[in-house]
Amino acid sequence: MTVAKAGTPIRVTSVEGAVAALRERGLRVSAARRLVLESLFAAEGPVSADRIADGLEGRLPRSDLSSVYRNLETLEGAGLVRHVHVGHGPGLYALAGPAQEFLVCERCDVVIAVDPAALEPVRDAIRAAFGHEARFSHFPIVGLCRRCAAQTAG
Amino acid sequence: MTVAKAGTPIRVTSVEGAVAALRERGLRVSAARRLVLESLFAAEGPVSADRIADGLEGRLPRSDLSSVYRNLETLEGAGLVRHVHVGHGPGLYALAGPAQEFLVCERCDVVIAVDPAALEPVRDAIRAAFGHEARFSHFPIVGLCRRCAAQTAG
DNA sequence: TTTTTTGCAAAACCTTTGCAGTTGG
DNA sequence: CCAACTGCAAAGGTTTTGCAAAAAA
Repeated sequence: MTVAKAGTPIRVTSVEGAVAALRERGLRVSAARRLVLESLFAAEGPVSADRIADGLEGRLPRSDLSSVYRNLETLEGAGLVRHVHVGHGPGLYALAGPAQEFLVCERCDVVIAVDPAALEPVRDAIRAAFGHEARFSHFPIVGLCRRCAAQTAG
Repeated sequence: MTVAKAGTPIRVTSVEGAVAALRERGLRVSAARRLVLESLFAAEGPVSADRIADGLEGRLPRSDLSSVYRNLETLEGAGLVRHVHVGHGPGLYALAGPAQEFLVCERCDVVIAVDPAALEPVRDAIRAAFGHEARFSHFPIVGLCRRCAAQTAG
């Protein structure tokens, strides 16, 4: 599958906390790197590299797209960031944390982050039927969200 | 999510059957289109457009990549073909049929097609926990297959 | 100073599109 | 005959890479 290997997830609750974690690992804290972290904290949910480079539509300073990608990769390696693939669009990045598994609605595009523990029964059902150990952190569960499913039914 | 809308899935069991289905819909049967169908029947599992254009590494005549994409789109619209996204690679195409949901191993890349009925308990668990109506036909369940999970454990 | 990181430009990769010519029905 | 389809070439969107200049430690 060739998915970039992410470090063991680290939960940070502020930009300064993330910065400390970076320094602990011997990684430097440049303006561009700090900006990526600020964007991830400022964003409401998973965001694309492009939107980060845009400074979240100008709310933050813009930065170079290739540096954003490189920093996201570094941060992911450090365990501070994860990315998910949603539909046919670009990958979306978010801070690693407790809510690191995702449901996506293919109708309205909503991305619902859920506690992995809540998915345990689902994993159990998959394990029982196929022996497959499912991870939903990188490729989410796609389908219709509660709202859209209700609309369809009604 | 903007996923190309596929027609109601049609199960065909031979190239000639597929050709008949195409004619029924007023679609033409060109050499290039027939070749795409032949590749899908000849392939052991889901294949990329690129591999089809290659003639499955030369086993079949090569064809133009853009025509392959256009034909796959047409065939998908006719309900004869489906595509899945596996990992970071290109989309993979397969004949529509009863086994149209997929498990993917992120370690060894194996794609396991399963009967949707077998996934019903899984869908039930998801529905119960989140109200989300999961479809695994377009984005598969990613994780470790039985073999790789066993290796990891042992 | 030394190594990491940046910004820019260019390329790579997958997919789509425009268009003039060919072909299937 | 005429609409559908082809092949080629070019572009589109996302991500990666090379490299010299800048900045962090």
